[in-house]
Amino acid sequence: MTTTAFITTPIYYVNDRPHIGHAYTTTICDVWARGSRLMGRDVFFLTGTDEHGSKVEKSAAARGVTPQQLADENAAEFQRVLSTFALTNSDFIRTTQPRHEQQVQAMLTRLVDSGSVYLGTFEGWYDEGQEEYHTETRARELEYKSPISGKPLIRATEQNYYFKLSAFAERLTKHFADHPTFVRPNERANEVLGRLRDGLQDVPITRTNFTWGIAMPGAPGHVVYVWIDALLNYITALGLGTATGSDGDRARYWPADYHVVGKEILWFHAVIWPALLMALELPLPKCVYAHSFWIANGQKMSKSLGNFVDLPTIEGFTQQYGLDAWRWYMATQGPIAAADSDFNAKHFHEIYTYDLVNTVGNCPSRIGAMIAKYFEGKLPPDSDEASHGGWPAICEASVREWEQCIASFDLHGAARTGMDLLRKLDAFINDTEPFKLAKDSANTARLGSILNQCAQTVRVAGVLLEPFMPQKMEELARAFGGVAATAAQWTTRAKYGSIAVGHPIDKLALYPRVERAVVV
RNA sequence: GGCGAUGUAGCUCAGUUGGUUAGAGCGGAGAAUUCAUAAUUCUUAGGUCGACGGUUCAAAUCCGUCCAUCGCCA
Repeated sequence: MTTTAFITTPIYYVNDRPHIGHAYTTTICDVWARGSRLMGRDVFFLTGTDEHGSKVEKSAAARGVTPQQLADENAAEFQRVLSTFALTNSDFIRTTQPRHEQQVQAMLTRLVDSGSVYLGTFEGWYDEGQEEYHTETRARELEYKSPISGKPLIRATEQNYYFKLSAFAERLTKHFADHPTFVRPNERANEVLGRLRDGLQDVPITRTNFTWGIAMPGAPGHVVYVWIDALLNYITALGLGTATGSDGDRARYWPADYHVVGKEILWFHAVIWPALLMALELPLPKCVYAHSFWIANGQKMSKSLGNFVDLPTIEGFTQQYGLDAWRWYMATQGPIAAADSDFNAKHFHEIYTYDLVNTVGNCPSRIGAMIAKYFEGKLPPDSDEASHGGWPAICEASVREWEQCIASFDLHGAARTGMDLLRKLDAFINDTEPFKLAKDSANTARLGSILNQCAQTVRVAGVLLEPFMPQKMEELARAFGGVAATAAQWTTRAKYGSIAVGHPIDKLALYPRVERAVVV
């Protein structure tokens, strides 16, 4: 495995307000970034905002502010989300930043020079609200009305710069064949392959009907289409479009390990983006991961229904259950696979109670309580020097599995690995019944061994759960071995048995039971 | 409309190349137990496997049609 790692969220459109979808994508990327860092990888985690386009221009005009003012305001809102959720992004790129604009222009010049971009004329049916054209057949099907807004399509003619997407069809198909995990999950890859078989047409990459965007170099009046502008953020953030080809030494992070996106923007990331990279002669990302959507209480979230799980709603949950509980729910119950996930308060509460209170909270609590009660809160020795009850091997296997899961972006799997370790511990305690052994002092050695093994193992489980619940697992680490250990190397941290005999063990209640508010 | 995906117990989902009485976890119900945050353990639910038709000795698992939901249609 390479030591550098690069993961990206899409850049979020400033015309939207942040909601659960944005929080979800960013949170799962954060879990991966934290997990990868834990393993010792040099991680760059990128997110940011997409700020150009006619929608922003129009919204700003409607509110009587400049597009830049609108962008500044909403970009600040998205940045607030990052701090609210303790997300550990390495950079926050905005497409209106000079560093981005300059590189986009430089790269477009390269594309023109290489012959991948040409000037052509286009006439078609334009949907103003969606900023997109429809083919003649499609327009007829739609009865010449926007499928989204219902407003009439406009007959428009534009002289545009085109990207020769068609020229890359073969190479793309071959890339998909050679890299079966290039698009994940697999269902989504099939979707893209199906469309690839239908053939590719060149795509316009500039517009002339608005001005809020990056100027096409050497072509007055032409503005770079917002999608092209946005996709390039993944490499402008690293400085790949600068004269030196890197911003500091950030070039080492390319190609990306994961572009994590919502399924609605897969085509751009799985086809247009790789083709652009091919044209720029840059390596392709290793994986485009398209997750699905959250729905709310069984219903699709939409502006018309006004049922977005928005920031205030999310903050209600984090206040009641804590930030780590929110992260846990996002990472373990979210729509990371091909199906959508339903967000509802009852389910959230059940997951909180079962996973966090009854397992993550309770398991360390009972271990700490027994060490306090039977050994004055000091870790007793393990007389089973040979096998330590088999726990070192179990921990080792869990750690290896966890590493695999993180590397392959199987966050559900990684979470399960840590949780299973705790469940095994609970079962071990139930089987060996240390609380009964404690009734006869003749059993002290055996009792101490069991509790030592429990404490050592619970510490390892805590490390595995750390990317999901960083705050609570720091408390756990402090109670079981000392917080200083959190600075150690991965191999040290993940290794069984690092708590010294006699070290104080604190009893703690990580997740308080929460009475469920009366919510539907 | 086209392409693709999904539809299994209240909820979330497993179900290999078709084969005994269709499974797990959660929730619900009952019992046991106490080291622990009313925790934990055991037992339990009887779901036309979206609908209809077909292939087969045999289909949730193959084929066809339809319905619902979701994504994409650059």
